[in-house]
Amino acid sequence: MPKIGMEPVRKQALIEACIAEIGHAGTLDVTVSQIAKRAGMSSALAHHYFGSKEQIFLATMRHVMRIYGETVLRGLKNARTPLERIRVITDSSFDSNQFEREIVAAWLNFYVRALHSAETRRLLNVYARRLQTNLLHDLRKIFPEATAIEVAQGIAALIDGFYIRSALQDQVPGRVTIKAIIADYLTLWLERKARD
Amino acid sequence: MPKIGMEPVRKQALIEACIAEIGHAGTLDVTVSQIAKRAGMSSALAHHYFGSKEQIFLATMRHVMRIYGETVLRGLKNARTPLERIRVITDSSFDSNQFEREIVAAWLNFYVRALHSAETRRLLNVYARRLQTNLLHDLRKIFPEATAIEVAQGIAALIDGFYIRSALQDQVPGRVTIKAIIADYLTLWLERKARD
Amino acid sequence: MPKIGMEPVRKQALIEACIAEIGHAGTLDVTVSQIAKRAGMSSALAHHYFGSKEQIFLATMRHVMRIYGETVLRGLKNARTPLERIRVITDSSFDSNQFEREIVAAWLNFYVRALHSAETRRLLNVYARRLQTNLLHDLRKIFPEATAIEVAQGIAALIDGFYIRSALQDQVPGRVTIKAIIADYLTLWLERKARD
Amino acid sequence: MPKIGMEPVRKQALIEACIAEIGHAGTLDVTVSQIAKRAGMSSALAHHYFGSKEQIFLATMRHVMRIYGETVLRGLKNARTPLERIRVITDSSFDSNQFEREIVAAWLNFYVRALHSAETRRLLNVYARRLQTNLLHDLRKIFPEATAIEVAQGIAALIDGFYIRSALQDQVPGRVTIKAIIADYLTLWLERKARD
DNA sequence: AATGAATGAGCCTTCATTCAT
DNA sequence: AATGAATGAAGGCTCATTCAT
Repeated sequence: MPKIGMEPVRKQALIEACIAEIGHAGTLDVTVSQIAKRAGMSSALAHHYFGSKEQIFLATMRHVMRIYGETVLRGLKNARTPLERIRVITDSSFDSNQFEREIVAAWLNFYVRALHSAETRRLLNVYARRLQTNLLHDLRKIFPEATAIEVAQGIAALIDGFYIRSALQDQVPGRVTIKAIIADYLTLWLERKARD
Repeated sequence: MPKIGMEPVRKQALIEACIAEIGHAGTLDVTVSQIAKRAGMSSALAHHYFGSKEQIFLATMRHVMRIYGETVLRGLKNARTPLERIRVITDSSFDSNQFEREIVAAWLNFYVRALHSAETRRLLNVYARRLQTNLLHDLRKIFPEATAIEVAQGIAALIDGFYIRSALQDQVPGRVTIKAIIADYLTLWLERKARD
Repeated sequence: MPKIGMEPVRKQALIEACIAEIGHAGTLDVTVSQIAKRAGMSSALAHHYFGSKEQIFLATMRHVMRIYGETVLRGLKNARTPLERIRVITDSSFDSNQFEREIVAAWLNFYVRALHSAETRRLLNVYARRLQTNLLHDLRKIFPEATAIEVAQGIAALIDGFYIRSALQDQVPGRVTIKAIIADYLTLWLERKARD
Repeated sequence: MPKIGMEPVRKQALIEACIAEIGHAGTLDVTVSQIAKRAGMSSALAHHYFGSKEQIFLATMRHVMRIYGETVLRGLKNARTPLERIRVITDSSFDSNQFEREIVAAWLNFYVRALHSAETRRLLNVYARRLQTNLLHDLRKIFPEATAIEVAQGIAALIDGFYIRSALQDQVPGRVTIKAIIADYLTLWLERKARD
């Protein structure tokens, strides 16, 4: 059999190897050779398929974001009420598959990379805006516009904040507690609303 | 002019140049030569005083953390009640001097660096624990222990979350609004407490 | 021209260039760049094949020792009696190919390098022990054990002594005379034995 | 008291520190700073007194040679017969003070340095010629000219050979045995002479 | 007499990228 | 499709040496 249509296979292998290497090193300071080696090919081939290291990173980032997106979508399948949908969104970031050491390292590094890579920044904002849109969509059904916006911002900040703290610091609560604290945030707003 | 006692002067200059370069590049991928040049000296002298690039980074990080610490302390001077003190702590991270592009870049990069640098991680945790301790100290005067802990965690996450989002994403509220949202978080808890 | 299987070619070229450079400089203070340049390649390629300067030196030393070993073996082919064999061994160090300026410089420098490089020392001792074993093997057929050992030690010292003196000092006899003096040393012992 | 006439004191301290550092490192790859530090002064002062690293090495070498020369002279004081004198000369190289690790390292390194340093070579030859002259002077009283020359060469080679082997190789006899082997060499010649 | 300050030059090593096969 | 071969460019670090005080 001719070795045809290898491109998607090779690319996928490189992306996964890239995540693995970033997770292993904790940095984006990984060499193309390391990535290619882990993916079982020469670095020359990696360049052949991706053109440059930059492109490997970008593809990897898109991959990481897609996985996250799919996690959210899967959860939303079973959510009926706005509250349930919000809960799914907030919980997704703390699902086990998003909490693997490698994925966490990838996320954090890509976050910071956005500081100097315009394209990375653009990708990041696509994801951020979608998260925000989703949240707002449901919050608007519960709260007045201004409140909905504030809560959406608060929730997004809590998610990012806990995510980064979990990765880097001691004395941070576990996934279950984190989810509870974020859920509580929403509850507090609901309580205020009920009181008014 | 006598050229004596230059060590502290040079070190300070290097630290500031390091912050500037990180801010400029948006990465820790800055060369010792760049830093030294900006500080007005040869890279050899930089090594003479700090021994290695790693040490320059570490000293810079300590400097950034000290500045933050001083900002908090300065604010606490005029705070009387626990609530005022908490407000000072939460606001400090969003003071103008902590929001300069360069300082933000430094913070974010050092955060991620903690993923693979044990010493960076240690330093970061010292700062994180101090923040937590301060918050808890005051929250305990207002809330029962369990609640105090949850609120402290929530506030810390909000701070980190907003900080990182401000740096990297569009559509994030300004400093004033952020402070308000965080303040609101505390208010929500106070309201619940008043209701019980 | 296919450019495949270059590794052994390149390595060999580097080893020879290394010998040449050491001979030219008279020191091990030669740069990888110099060696690589003389071998007709970039220093990066030299590192690609050898990994480090240390490894280039070690490979070069093994090469020099192998050449010496082959010189001895070639000579032993035609030696029948123990005396002939001993003569071959003592003469080999003063064969023309071991007396080229470059080879001499390499030997001397590697000798001294053994003072602080454990691996160099190990290699050197492998060679020294083999020489000693060979000598003893034949001397035992002529002399009683104790005498054989003393003569072997004496011969080895004479070889090293004359070799180093030839390289560094004026007023040292030529190769032919040196061989004669060493041969005489053995003759003196034979005479004493005959007299007893 | 004014700090006057420090020059000889400082120079002496540097020379001894140089020997110590060479012994410690096993190489001439020692820095001026290391030497100066061990001598209790700044590297700038070392340059002030010696002008260059090269000069420090040269002075150190002269010092090492002077020590050796004094050892020989001291021994010759009590030697009456030519044979006794020869014995003193051959033994001196294996006296305990010439066998300290540091002194050995210095000798070997300076030997090799002669390969590319003309001045080092010159110094070395002064010492070698003096040794040869002394030996010959006494050997001529015992042997005919041609024999005297051969024996002198042989003895000199044995001395150098054993000295270098002792420093670098395992399985080399101790000082006492070495002296005996060299003495034996002379005895063998005396026996042949007696037989003729 | 003595030294901290300062640097230019250089070395080993790494790496993304290209090319010929 | 795939890779070994190859390199230019750069970076961290060292060090002998000089200079001002």
